Amino acid sequence: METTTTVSSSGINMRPFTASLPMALLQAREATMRLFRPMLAEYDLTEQQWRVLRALAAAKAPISISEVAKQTFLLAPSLSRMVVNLADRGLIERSPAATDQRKSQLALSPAGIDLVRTVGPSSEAAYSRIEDEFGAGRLAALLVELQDLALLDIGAGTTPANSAEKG
Amino acid sequence: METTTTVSSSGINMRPFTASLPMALLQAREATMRLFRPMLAEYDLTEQQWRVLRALAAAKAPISISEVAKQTFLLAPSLSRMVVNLADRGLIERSPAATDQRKSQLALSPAGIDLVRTVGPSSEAAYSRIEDEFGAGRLAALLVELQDLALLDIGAGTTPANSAEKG
DNA sequence: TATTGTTATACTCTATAACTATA
DNA sequence: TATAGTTATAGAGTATAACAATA
Repeated sequence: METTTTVSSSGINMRPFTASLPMALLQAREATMRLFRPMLAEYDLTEQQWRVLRALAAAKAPISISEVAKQTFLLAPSLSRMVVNLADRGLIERSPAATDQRKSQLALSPAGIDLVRTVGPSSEAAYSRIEDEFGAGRLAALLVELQDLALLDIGAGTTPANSAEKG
Repeated sequence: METTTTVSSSGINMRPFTASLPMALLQAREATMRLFRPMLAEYDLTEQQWRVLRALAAAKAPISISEVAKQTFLLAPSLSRMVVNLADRGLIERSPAATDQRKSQLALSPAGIDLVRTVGPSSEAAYSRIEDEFGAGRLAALLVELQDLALLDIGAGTTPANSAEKG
């Protein structure tokens, strides 16, 4: 298959900017986050904090900080401070792990569960809108493709492992 | 079509964390950026700076700062400082717009063109790896779906318009 | 010695508002 | 009055290293 490229005024022969995969992923994420952001702002949650709450809500049992870091793509130092913040706000609870004194186990507090339950319906409503406009089948298929792409995990030597959204 | 949900230990009935569209987009972006990041680090470029250079490389003529902001999903204050930085490094050039004294026109400098030309092949090599592993046809189809999703642009009332990647 | 998590530090980017200068 | 861009300011997150406690 031939790769489409364009030649700009600078004479650079390269994949068009808009056809760049990272750019397309960014744009798509931007478009969808526009629907979710007002909801999070209403509850004074950053996207990152929401990811932590979501990970805990999905967990079948309390999970360690490092496990949350892996699932949410957050670095340990960032997460460490978020955990303090969320615990201070009474949204999560931490307890020492029985088996390993170094580990903390994290779980949603009752207030955290309430919050996720409150935000949940708005989140699902946003999904419904996307499904209506984009097509539920297409959306489901897209999710499969995205998950497959993420699974490629083509080792890239140097792996900062993070920074999906710094700026 | 029925929506799959899971009930976690907290009893919250919600779309599984991994099946969340923003999360899937983030994971996919993370996976692909792992391939590109070492390349950018080598030239002391942040992802945002690279987006600016790419936008300028793709432009057929010098474009205004606000146009770059729109294309790169960067806010004016962030971009304003980046422009100073990139100009100081001699990678871009700014000139007053002939028609409107308020506007600056941005373009790659010869050094900037060189840089993009140098990085370009590594970038294309990364693409080739993705195409090989994921399938060129699948990748092309995925790009179309992502672009369509981004175009939905379902108005969401409050629109901070940005922050796709703060943290 | 290795691992879990915290603290320290520097930096980048987001986000809002206030400001300058053009239009 | 509105627009283009800058500056000011506050705050969140990234990233690396150094550290403490535990394994």
